[in-house]
Amino acid sequence: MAPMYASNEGDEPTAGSARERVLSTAARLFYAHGVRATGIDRIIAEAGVAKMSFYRHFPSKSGLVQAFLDRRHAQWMAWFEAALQRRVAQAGVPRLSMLADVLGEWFAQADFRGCAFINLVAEDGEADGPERALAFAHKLELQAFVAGFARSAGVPDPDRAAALAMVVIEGAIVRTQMTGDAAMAGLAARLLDGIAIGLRDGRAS
Amino acid sequence: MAPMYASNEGDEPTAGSARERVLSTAARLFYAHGVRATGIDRIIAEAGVAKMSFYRHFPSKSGLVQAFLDRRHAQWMAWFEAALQRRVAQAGVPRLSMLADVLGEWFAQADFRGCAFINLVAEDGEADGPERALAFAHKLELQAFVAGFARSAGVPDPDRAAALAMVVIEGAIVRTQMTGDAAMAGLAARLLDGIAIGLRDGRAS
DNA sequence: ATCTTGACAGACAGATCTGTCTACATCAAG
DNA sequence: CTTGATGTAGACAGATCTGTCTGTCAAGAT
Repeated sequence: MAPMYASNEGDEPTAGSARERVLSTAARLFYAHGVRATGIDRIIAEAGVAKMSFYRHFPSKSGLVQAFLDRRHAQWMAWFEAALQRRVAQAGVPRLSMLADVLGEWFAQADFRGCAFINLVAEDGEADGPERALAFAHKLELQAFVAGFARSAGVPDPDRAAALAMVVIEGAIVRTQMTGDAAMAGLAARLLDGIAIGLRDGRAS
Repeated sequence: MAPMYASNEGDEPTAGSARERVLSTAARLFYAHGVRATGIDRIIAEAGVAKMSFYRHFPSKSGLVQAFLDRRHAQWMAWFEAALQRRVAQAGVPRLSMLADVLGEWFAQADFRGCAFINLVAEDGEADGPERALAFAHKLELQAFVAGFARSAGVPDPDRAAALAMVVIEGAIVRTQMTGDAAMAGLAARLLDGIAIGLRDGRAS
C-alpha cells in the first residue's frame, strides 16, 4: 500500500489511504466541535494530508460532510442494533427499556457529545441542503427500527410505541448532552417501560 | 412565544434605540440561523445601525450572544409560565400534561426552530465559555419550575417527576425540530400523564 | 527507462468575519 | 455656544476559510 511519509505530529501512526485518514479525522473533529467550527485546514493538518489530496477525493467540504454523515449513520446503526441484540440474547426476551440500556453505554463514552445528526440540524441554520436530508433520513430509519423492535417485544401498536419511544430517546440524548448526568438512561428506561405498560393497558390511543 | 418577537417583524430600523434594534435583530437571526452562521455585518445591516454603534453597546459578538441568551431566557420563561397558568386557570386543576399543551403552542409557531439553548450547545463545539453556562442555567431553572408545577399538581416525588418530565420535554422539542411534525406535543402529553400515573402507582422508585 | 498515478508541500486568490478607526451629523444641557 | 453623548457611513487591518494552482517526490506499470 501507499507508504506514509509525513508523521502526524505525535498522533497515532497515519493509517490507511489519504481518503480514509481525511474521513476518520473529519469524523472525529466534526463530531467533537461541530461542522461549521471545523475548517478544512485543520482536518488536512491533523490527517497529515495535502490539500490537493483532499480535493481529489472529495468535491467540497459539503461533500465531506455528507460522507461523514453517511458513514456515521451506517456505523452507529450497526453498533446500536448489535448492542441491542446482545442484550436481548442475554435476557432471553426483548423489552422496550433495553433501548435505554444500550443508549446508556453510548452516553458513558468519554467523547459523547450528543447525536451528530441533531447537532447538525441545530447548527445548520435553515439551508435545506443534502446534509439536513441525511439527518432526517437517519431519524426515520431509527424510528423504523424501534418500531420493529417494539413489535418483537410484543408491544401493542408498535408504530405508536416507536413514535413515543423516539421522544424519550431524543430526550435522553439531549438531556445527557446538556447536563452531563449519566443517569438519563435510567430515566429513559423507566419511561420506555411506562410506554409498554400504558399501551398494554389500552391507556393510549 | 408569539408576542415575544412580534416587535420588529416588518418594522423599520427606526424603532427603538440602536442597542434595542441590534438586540432584537440579533435575537431573530441567531435563533433562525444559528449563532455562528450569523455575522455582525448582517446584524448591523438589518438593524440599520452603524458598526461603531454596535461596539459602543456590546463589548464583542460573544457579549451580544450572552445578552441574547439572557433576554431569551427571561422572555421564554415568562411566556411559558404565563401560558401554563392560563391553562391551569381554565381547567381549574393543574395536570402534568399541561406542560405539553403549552409546548404545543410553541411548536405551532411558524418560525419554531427548536430550543435556542440546545441549539447553542449543539453548535458550540466544546469551548466552555459563558454562553454554554447560560444554556445550562436555563435548563436548570426550567427543571426547578417543572418540579414546582409537579408539586402543585399533587404528583408524588415531584423532583423525580421533573427529571422524567425534562426528558420528555427536550425530546418533544427536538422531535418537532427534526420532523416538523406538529403531533409531538400530543405524544409528550401522553408520556407526562404516564409519569404521573406511574409515580402515583408507586411503579417508579 | 519512461510514464502514470497518487501523494505531499505550500503559495495564492477571493471571500468573509471580527474589531478598530476616522469623519461627519444631530441634539440636549450647561 | 460649546461640549458631550449618540448616531451613521464606510474604510481598514488581521485573521480565517474555501478552493485552486504549481512543483516535487516515490513507486508501480509499461
